[in-house]
Amino acid sequence: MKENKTTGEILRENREKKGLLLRHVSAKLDIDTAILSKIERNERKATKEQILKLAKILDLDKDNLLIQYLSEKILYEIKDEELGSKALKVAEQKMKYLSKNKSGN
Amino acid sequence: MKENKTTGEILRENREKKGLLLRHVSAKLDIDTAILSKIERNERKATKEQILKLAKILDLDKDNLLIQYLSEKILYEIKDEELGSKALKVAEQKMKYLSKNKSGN
DNA sequence: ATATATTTGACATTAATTGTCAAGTGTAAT
DNA sequence: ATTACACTTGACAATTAATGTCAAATATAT
Repeated sequence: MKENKTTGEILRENREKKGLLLRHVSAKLDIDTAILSKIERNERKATKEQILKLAKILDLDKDNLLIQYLSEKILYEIKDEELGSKALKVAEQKMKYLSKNKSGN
Repeated sequence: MKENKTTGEILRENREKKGLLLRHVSAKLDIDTAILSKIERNERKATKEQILKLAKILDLDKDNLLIQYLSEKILYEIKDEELGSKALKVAEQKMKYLSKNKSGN
């Protein structure tokens, strides 16, 4: 069993599980099939709106899919950076710091 | 003592410590003073190239400044997202997974 | 008041993202 | 082997976001 699926893989698997064609889903998203095809093969990134619509269309948990999607966006940001891993850790530290002092100042 | 400085704050403090004017530094970066002013006040993001040049100009540790800068880019990506914190954690998990299987497959 | 440094905002330029379209490939069924 | 259908590919167009200039507005100090 594969432990780490990409957003694209999740979308394709679930579309096929529902017996839907690219044509059907892309129509609901109001985009060309070409783009959806590319999204499913991780050749293009979806927009947040598309992810939300896809969650509905494919009956996927909205939050999970969004987290999946956002985490890929983050990784995309540092994919060519040697220091990416360290930057990620620092980002988490800052995040914690920010949520600690979350009173309006 | 402030524990969590922004990139902008670091840049301004160190420019002033060296007695340099926006004019001097922005000339070396080959941009208008207006942009550098905005970068120092976190109104604009610098480019990676600018960060590297600034590290040299201001005698700052390149890696530290870059990590600082990248971590802000990451946070910027999720700043308006409720699920941002979770996405960050997932991103780190994926990062670990990727570095585990880093042989060419 | 003058001079200098910085800031602000309107706008231009450039680069990245998102999209369309038409032709191509793969597969299955006549 | 040709038709039919789903999907893929790549060249290009449209849109949006990032980066920049410039000139005028604000400090700040002399």
